[in-house]
Amino acid sequence: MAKVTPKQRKDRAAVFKALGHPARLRIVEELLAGERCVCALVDVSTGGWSTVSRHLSVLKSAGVVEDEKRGLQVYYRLALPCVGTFLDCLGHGGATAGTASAAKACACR
Amino acid sequence: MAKVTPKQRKDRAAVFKALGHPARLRIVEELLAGERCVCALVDVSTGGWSTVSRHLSVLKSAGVVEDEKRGLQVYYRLALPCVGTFLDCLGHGGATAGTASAAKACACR
DNA sequence: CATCTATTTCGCAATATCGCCAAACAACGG
DNA sequence: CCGTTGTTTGGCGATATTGCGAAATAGATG
Repeated sequence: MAKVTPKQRKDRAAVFKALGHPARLRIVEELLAGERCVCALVDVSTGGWSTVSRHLSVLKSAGVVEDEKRGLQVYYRLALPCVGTFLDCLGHGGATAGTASAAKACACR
Repeated sequence: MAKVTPKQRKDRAAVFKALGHPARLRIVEELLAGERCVCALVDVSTGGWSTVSRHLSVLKSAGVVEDEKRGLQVYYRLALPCVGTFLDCLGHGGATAGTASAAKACACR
């Protein structure tokens, strides 16, 4: 399974890039607890509607989240459960950025 | 463990951002197989020395890799083993980007 | 059909990132 | 001490992202 095509790599990079933004990470954290309608996400986010909507569309086109229109509102949910696992792993130690030495010791190899 | 501070979030985002680039992802893939000296990484990468070096420094300050100077050359190694796991998870299906529907079914929850 | 609500899309200006070249460093051999 | 090899850093133009307010759209409602 070592073979990775440039296309695959670009797709994967898109996933990481999508997650590589505090605001989007915040959204994903919220989604970790279950689906949410856009309005709820706007509440926990710092930016305005248009900003949140754009972030969501980035996450969606990277395949990180899925949306479903229900009644008057749109609900978003996580499409990649493993993101939660990975975040958990990064959580252990809270280090990284400069200190590194962090999650190295975490259980989730 | 639901509490995440903005600082933590920024650190985590840095990790994702660092991985959110095809060239850097390529480097990490290579590192997955074991440590490598910069010269080896330049070989598998498309850009020139300075470019690769810059990518490495981004990865390092995000805490994704560690470096060690040994003799004349610098060796880099993965500091976050879970990255491998996560990449594996993304691999299943190779979808994402547009199609999404991918890794949803993968084992690594 | 007119309207209202929830959400997305459209320009825009500010900012950050990318990859390159040349120059700076660091450590070793002579 | 000088040159050489391996690697990082600084500056630069080109390109991509970010967040915003205004306008556009999609459904539900009256």
